[in-house]
Amino acid sequence: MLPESWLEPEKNNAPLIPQLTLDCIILGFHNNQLRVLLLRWKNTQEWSLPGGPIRQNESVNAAAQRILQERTGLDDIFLQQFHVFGEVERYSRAEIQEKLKLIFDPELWYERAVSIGYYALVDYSRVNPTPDAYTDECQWWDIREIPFLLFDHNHIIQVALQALRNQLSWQPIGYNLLPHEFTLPELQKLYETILDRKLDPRNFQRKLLGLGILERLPIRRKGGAHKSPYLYRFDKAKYEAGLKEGNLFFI
Amino acid sequence: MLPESWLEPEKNNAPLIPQLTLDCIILGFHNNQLRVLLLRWKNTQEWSLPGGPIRQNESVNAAAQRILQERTGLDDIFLQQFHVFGEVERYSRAEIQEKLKLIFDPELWYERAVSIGYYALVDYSRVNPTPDAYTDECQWWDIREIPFLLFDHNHIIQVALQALRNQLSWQPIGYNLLPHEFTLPELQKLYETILDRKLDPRNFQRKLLGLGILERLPIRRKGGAHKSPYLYRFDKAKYEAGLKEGNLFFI
DNA sequence: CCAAAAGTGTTGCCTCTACACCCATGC
DNA sequence: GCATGGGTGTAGAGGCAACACTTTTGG
Repeated sequence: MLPESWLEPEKNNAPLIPQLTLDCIILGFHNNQLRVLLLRWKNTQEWSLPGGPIRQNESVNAAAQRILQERTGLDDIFLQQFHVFGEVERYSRAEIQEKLKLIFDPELWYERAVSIGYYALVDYSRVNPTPDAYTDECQWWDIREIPFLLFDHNHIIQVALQALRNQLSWQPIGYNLLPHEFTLPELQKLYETILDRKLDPRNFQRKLLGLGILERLPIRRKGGAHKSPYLYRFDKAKYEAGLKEGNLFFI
Repeated sequence: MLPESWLEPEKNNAPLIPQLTLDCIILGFHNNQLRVLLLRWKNTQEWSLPGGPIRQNESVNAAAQRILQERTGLDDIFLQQFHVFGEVERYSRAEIQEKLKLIFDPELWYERAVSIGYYALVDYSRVNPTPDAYTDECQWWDIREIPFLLFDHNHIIQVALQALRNQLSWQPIGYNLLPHEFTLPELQKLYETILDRKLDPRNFQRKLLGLGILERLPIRRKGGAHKSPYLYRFDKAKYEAGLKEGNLFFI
């Protein structure tokens, strides 16, 4: 039975804040799919989000960065607090209780916890998915094919996606989800996936280029069996300046 | 020295979640001023936001409603989670430490806490400001004249106001901040105060009435020394339908 | 009668959307 | 050479901001 060791995690004796955890929705984009990183608990077929408790000597944001670093190998990731899940009985549905009993010792664990939800946007190609001490497997799942998860994690993912769609109006999130160099059709497909609707390519290009934060590179991407698209990258300085002034609307 | 009693609040023995608190920015609108409710600690001149710990048997949202009810006498208030303040050293600035030493016994209290920030929008005229067991006074302050507060509460207020301005684009917040019946000039002044800029009265009326959620009453407000304005009220059904469909933009 | 606030329409600009054809590439 | 996806311009509609005068009221 696992979570007792959360009380003293290996390799770090810093005590933990009790009854407070965080959950991370780590999102990547690959093959025109929005994907989320999930963990499979040891010796079970049960999946859940990465997450865990917060140490007394780290900020909540730092705890989220740490969990992300441990599961993906990446530092300095885009992270966004989006909601606090503070219901008293977050996992009281009978079918969840059944599953939890198989994994956890209720004595040790059935204490209420408040969880802070973060979503992270990462470059899929740079992630090295790594399970933790309690899980056998760490894997990407297409956001449309997520299985029934432990705890209230299916709900948490839905709330995160809604927050992400909202954020898309204020901030070009492709910056975080795509590799440094990408094509406009790739960026458009990312937007279409998140918003779950088709966009007109002419209008899309006009709008995105109009933000003035993309730089067209003097090369094209070869290798597709078709006309080769231009490569672009974000102009970091202009992107950040635009963010500060709140000029990067989309809708 | 006070906060030891937070460990067992009077009139309720439900145990508390340790190291987790919430802070409420309670906002009202009066005399063309946006005002926030602050508390003055017993036998001091030090002010802070209402807030406190969460009980084991209540949800975080319910705790916020409870705190609000206790300070204002109002039930069923518009409340919005807006940020989690999770730094390790939230009150480490020297000038704050000095003040805190005068009020609290450091032995009992200098434990780290994570705080969940809520803002509440209330009808000023219905509020009955009530101090709690640790404070002498509960009073409205003009948002532009807030004194130096305990803890990191000045910072929390700034973050709340920014979140409120964002929310204004998506949701007509006058619904919560004004009495049931109000005039369009009053509503406009509320918007001008929150956004901190002048708006054109013709454009403002067109836009707000265009949302289709206001109902003009067959009476005017008498008593001003000038032309009497029409009274309006929100059409609750249309307001809520519009919210669901996300049609109530402002910007 | 005067001062102060409330109420109201129009115009130009700019932004958004809708829409279709040619081009480049690898096979 | 052909199938596939990439790249591009224009026209119409709708929304937004700028703008000033008349009406009402109490004093």
